[in-house]
Amino acid sequence: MTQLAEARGWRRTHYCGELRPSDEGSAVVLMGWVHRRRDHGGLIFIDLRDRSGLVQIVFHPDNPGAYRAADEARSEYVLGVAGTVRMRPEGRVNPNIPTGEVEVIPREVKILNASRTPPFYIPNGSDADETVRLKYRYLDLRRPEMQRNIVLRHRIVKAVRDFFDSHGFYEIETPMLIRSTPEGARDYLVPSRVNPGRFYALPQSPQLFKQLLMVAGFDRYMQIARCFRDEDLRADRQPEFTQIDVEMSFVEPDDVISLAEEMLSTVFKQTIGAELSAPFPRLTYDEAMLRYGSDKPDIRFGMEISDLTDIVRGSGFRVFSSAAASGARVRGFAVPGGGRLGRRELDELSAKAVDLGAGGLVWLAIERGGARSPVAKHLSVEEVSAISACTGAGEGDLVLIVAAPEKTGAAVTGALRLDVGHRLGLAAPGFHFCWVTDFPLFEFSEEENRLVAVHHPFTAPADADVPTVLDHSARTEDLLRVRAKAYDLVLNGTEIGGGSMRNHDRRVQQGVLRALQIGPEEAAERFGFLLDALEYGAPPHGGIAFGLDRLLTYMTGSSSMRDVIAFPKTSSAGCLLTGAPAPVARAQLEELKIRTSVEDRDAG
RNA sequence: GGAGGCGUGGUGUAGCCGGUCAAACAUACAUGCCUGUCACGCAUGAGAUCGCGGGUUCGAAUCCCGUCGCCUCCGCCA
Repeated sequence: MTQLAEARGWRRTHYCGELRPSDEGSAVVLMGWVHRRRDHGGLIFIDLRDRSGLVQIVFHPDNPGAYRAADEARSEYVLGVAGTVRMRPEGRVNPNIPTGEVEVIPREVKILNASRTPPFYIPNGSDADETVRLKYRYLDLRRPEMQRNIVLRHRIVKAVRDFFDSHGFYEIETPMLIRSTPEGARDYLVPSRVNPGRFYALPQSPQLFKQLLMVAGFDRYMQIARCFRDEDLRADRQPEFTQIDVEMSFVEPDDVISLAEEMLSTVFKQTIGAELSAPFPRLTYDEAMLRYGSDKPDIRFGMEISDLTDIVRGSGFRVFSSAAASGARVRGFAVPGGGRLGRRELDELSAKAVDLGAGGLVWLAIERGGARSPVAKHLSVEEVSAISACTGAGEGDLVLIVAAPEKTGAAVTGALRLDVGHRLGLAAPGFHFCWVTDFPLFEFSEEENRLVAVHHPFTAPADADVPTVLDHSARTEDLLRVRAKAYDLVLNGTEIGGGSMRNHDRRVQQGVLRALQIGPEEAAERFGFLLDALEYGAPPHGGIAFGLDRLLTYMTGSSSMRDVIAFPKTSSAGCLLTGAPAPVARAQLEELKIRTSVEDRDAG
């Protein structure tokens, strides 16, 4: 039975991973975990690990007390080691670790705690199934790789705060127990005991509060803000996530955009040493949809989409000509070297196109003096060469073409472009940012049979479109043409930030709400406080929010967002470590005056 | 709400077109040997009724149905 020691009287002098030849001869006291133990019988090596790294401790039988402790120690035991740093003997240096030139000869060793055999071996724990890693998250987080991510997260957040602080921003906390917000994602609800039958919502973002802070005159606000959205998860989505939330008064979109570029450049440089080439390219929403078939274009590879409708308008190939005649679009792009794609891959791409709503997929393998294609005989030589010229396809390339209504066509070509890009490994390494601007303010929701906000209901329309928004008799098709002063930031094809100018004029805000068919009563009921605030000297203002977790996934090179969050949730929004969400005692529900409609068999 | 994948000693995998499979390999673990290793080495050993429930069959890890968990995708995510 292990006799556990107390660390009393011992003061740690160094972190394990910091010891260097310059420490030779120093008396040190280390505290750490047994990373690996190599027992040569008569000589035992232990790699002692703490958050800084590893150092080798050499136990010699000459020191029976220390040797006995080393003999007894096992993986993940917690040891205190008092000893002396010395240079490793000639030829025993380990160049693979930073402390490889030195080792510690212990004078005295204390076993501060024993450990059960861990469910997975920490030194190569990433091999373990993620379910096991999440259940024993505190062990998973011991792994150097995870520690690196979490520490980098700290450094990045610190760099972000420092940046904004030095630019005159105040970090101001906003409430977590708020009113349920209009529109948007589902809210997480919190019952009020004091007000039975009433509920708080957890914030989907601090949107309204940061606007109120502008009305209050703080001028520049930022917050590392936790946000909650009760929607189904994805690889890059957690039910609770963190935003770098920013709002500024008396600015235009360009001010926010250039500040964001400066912030990211600074933070990337300071934390991971990456040089970003700001300013980032900008595309309008319409350009992005046309050239990339997406509002979050992945610009790491070319293969830009071209509109071929006019080329094939008079084509003998009925699929194309009738599509053109009916107002649909014919769009395609060239796949460099795509001529080598096999029949099976082309079939998969076709299936995908159909899956996404296209009637089919036309492919042309460009060859000397023509094209190989299932529909080659329907296309004239002139058409083929015009298509090649327009898409930039040359010999050996493949052209993929989809004929479909505008929206479907963009979505399908966009998805195919990404698929092929990944298939052929075309993505350039590095961080490729771009801005997407001039989003529509509204889009039509088939489901709700009304206009909904593309960004959120407080987004300001473009100056030129303000009259349309103010016009009580504006038609839906006019409103759909209204542009927003909104912008998204995209990194390697992932949306990592977005923002807008807000409505500071109550009339404009009311016009937007009217277009969204949110009546004055409902508006007053749900966020009248904001409308009121707009009447007391609200300054022109706008801002942006960045998805910190997504940003970190890229900055750490992680394959999963869960690897940059200390305690993440699973794709069914559960916590495998704590078992949340869990049933609660009946008494708790009674206190809240809540009755559930599901069988609460687990409730106590 | 829908689709797909996965689930076998502590961990990672193999087996999975039914029976010589009371399940193999690696690693971790235990014991012993080993005084310069650093993924130490060598030897020996313990450890899984194959997620759970039901069904088909003479016989199920293997086939079928259901269910639970995890992962990915569509819908959804202003």
